[in-house]
Amino acid sequence: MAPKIKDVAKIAGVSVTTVSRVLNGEKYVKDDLKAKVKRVIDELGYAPSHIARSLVRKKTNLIGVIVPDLTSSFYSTILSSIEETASLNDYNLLVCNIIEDTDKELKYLNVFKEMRVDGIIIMHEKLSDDIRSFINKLDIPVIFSSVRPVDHKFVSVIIDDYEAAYDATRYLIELGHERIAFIGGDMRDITSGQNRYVGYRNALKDHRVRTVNDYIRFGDYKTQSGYNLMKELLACEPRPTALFAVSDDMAVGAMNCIHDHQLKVPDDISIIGFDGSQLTELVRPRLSSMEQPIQDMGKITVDTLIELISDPTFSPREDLILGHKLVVRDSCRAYQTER
Amino acid sequence: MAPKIKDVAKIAGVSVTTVSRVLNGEKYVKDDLKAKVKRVIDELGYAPSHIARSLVRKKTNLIGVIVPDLTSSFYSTILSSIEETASLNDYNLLVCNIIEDTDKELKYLNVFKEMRVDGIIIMHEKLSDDIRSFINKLDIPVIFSSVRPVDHKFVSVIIDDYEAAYDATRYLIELGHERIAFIGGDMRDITSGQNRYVGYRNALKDHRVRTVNDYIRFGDYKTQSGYNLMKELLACEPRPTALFAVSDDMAVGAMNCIHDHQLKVPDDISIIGFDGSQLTELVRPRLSSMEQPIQDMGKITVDTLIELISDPTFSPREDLILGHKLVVRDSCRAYQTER
DNA sequence: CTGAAAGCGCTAACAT
DNA sequence: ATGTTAGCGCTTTCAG
Repeated sequence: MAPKIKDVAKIAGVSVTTVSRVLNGEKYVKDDLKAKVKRVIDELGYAPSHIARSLVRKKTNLIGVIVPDLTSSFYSTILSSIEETASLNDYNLLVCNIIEDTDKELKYLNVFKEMRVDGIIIMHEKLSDDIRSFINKLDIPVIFSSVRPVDHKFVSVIIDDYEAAYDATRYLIELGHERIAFIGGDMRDITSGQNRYVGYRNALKDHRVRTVNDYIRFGDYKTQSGYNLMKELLACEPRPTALFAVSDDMAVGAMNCIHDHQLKVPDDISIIGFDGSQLTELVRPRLSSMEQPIQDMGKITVDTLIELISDPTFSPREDLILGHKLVVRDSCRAYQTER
Repeated sequence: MAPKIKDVAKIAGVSVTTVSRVLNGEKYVKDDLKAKVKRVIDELGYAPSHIARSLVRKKTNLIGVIVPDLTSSFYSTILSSIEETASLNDYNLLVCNIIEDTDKELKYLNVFKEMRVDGIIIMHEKLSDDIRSFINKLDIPVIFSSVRPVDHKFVSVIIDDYEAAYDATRYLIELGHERIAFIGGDMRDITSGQNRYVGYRNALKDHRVRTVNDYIRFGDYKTQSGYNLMKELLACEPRPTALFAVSDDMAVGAMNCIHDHQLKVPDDISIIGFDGSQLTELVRPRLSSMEQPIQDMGKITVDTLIELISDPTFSPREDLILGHKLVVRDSCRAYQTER
């Protein structure tokens, strides 16, 4: 068995308290004793049990994270940023990958509760009633990152999805496009579903661009869905000349569909994506995108959560709205009217 | 504070032992008592402390995972598979993202030790001496996934990288190519560095294809590196007509470079990647690749680790070698000799 | 079938 | 400056 504090104490010829003191860097320990204890610790390869510590300190330094899809470029990047920030602050991550699996999510939330994690980060907004009520009666700080569920009593770190979608659409309009299609997400999602859709619609309306219902399709943010919806869009008469897709993944799916139909981006169809994931630089033409500050989002999420943890009275109550930014690459071009 | 077992016992009018018994599903508890206890548990929203449990059971159900890069398509996919399998077996994941940061890795390994994780999964092979000696004297089961470090005393779940690279190169040769370039990884890596390189060389040699040193470049498995190395290769006279890149990321970087130089894949240059990551289907032309069984790899890694955990005498001693598979897509074509 | 009591490995008063 | 001791919340003998 692994050595315990008692073993160290006995061999060093001191009390466990003294060992505990050097472990926790307290003063009040004579240098020679401290040195001796440290030597014994090294010799034994002793590492204090975080378990036992947590039990008495009532603090685990664990953060539970619920990710909708680890393999998505957007989520893996934000998770990476979360991990980095957490690690810098001596927190460790317990990660749970949810693929549209409410039962698993509930199970994991329960694990988080049993584990007495210090805080929880959730990155999806399609909360079932069970989950909603579970986290509402949980006395662990919860924070939402990149999404804001309805009737939330928790803080969210997000961008203004409405504005961002509006700006993305306006960009296409300013490029001269008049047949602008939309590939959306799940309308049950407020943040990334409804807000982005309404932003698109209002941009069209405000600039007197005709809204064509046939040009509006909904999917699930994934590449395959973007591909399929684009196929439908290509069947429209007349074909749209531009597309706003609410995720880079979908935009890439759409690009591929266009490619597979012997058409060209941006010559035949301009495309703007959303998220600013790594994908934008990986595809050709490189994808213009409405970027979320993914790195900042992860960092701010963790920083805020840690404040929440250390000071339960601290409560931003307000969501943290970060700025979005249009990054122009090569997937859009100005539209020349045909007559 | 969260309710404890004592609270439940008091309210239910039984002893903590009884509560513990219903918690752990033991028999020998009268149905009415069991029902009463369960009711109280529900009312209180009581969840047993995993911390306290771990302390007495000496089992945390935690697996520590060290990933080289969460944002890479390959690693996020294998991590996703690991997570799924772990979750199915009631294990939870503590993840650590290492970006070429040995200090952070050592720190995390130490956290794993303090946390008394039941097992550790490592997914990179560039072990520093510190790390090597640390894990050697650790009495926690360690398993390597997708890599096999030198002088390992641990089990690795891998493919035969030499054979896979050989087969990939042979495919290009059989397509009629005679100027076949190689973009490799780090030669300090045995698995993905040396083995793949030697596989490439031997395939050329066995088939009497000339080896051109100028056609051989090394980088770091990432897209950018593939891009840069391809740029160098394009400057060669004569230009290679085919390329074997040891990661899909690098292959995509190379594809993009070729695209940016107004050349075409596969018409001007054929490319085969390695890994079989999601990227292969995301790019155009779709990337042919020597695929690793990523899903299986994750699953088998966890299954084996769990065996290791539950039966310390169990020791496959042998590495687990999984099969590789060439998946042909659209990035290679037969080479017509020019004369 | 149920309960009392002894730890699991550590920290934190409280003494000295 | 150092040691004694009482828990932290649970499981697990051992009695009954």
